[in-house]
Amino acid sequence: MSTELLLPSPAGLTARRQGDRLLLTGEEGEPPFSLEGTLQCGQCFGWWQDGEGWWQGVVGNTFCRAREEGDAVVFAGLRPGEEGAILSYFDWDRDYRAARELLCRNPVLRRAVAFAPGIRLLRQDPWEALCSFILSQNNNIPRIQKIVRALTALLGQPLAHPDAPGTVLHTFPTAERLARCTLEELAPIRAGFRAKYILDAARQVATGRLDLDAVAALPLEEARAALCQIRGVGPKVADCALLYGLGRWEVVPMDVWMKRAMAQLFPKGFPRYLRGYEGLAQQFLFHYCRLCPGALKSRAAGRAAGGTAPV
DNA sequence: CGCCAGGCAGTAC
DNA sequence: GTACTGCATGGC
Repeated sequence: MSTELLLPSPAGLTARRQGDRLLLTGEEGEPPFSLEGTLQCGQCFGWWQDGEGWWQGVVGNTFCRAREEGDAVVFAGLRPGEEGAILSYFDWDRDYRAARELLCRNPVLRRAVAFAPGIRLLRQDPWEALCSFILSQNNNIPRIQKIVRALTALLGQPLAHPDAPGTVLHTFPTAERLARCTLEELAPIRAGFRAKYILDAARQVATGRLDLDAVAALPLEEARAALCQIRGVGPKVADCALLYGLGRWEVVPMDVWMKRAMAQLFPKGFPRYLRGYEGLAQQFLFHYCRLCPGALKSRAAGRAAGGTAPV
């Protein structure tokens, strides 16, 4: 079987194409990142595991099946040319070792990183991220996943995978497709009061009144203001869209307890050495605190999670 | 039954 | 500017 080495990769990481598989390997016999940590840390809602440990989700127009095999993250059943979008989605070009070293200067962040060192920030589609986080408001993660899945099944394009006969995933519906819907047509996804919000967002994006790519390039406060003009988008949802969909790593989406966590961590504000990594720090903290309730206050929890971080 | 869920809009002061 | 409430739905 032919092997094609794909470049560029950050130091110590390798991306290889072998037939219809994409193999990503990391340093010292470790996978380059954690699929579970990355896909289940609350930044995306469209992935889940099948009965055999394969993570299934859609990147762009590609039905992806991925799992960890030894020291590699493997994507199977790819067609020619699909690996580029996948590498971009998983933020392949970025040096996460350097990022972790920065975060680990803070003792609490060091515990959060040690708890799940393989987390990456995905480069999600701007519209998909905005729409998903509108649906997230006053909602819990399992139900957000349910609604997102129902939305894609209702309005997305069906996709098959050669290794998963009988399984159909759907692309995330475009803003144009959603904008053609009525509230009544959206009833089956059970989004409740959020349905009218995603319709407003879809109409603004579809008509060009809101250009998400242009918003991504605006100064932060202008970008926030542009997003908050959408009905149902406030500061929290806007910041989630900015961080997860528009690549703005300087943003920390603040819910009530994240405010408390940040105040406890950095009472005088974010330290200068972490500038540009605020959003990544928040993601490690969010995942850590969600799976280890009380971890921020408990030294015992810190030891249980491993007091020192591999960097 | 009540409470909560990665909030926000409307309203009152 | 802050404080309060309703909102749809489902899980516990």
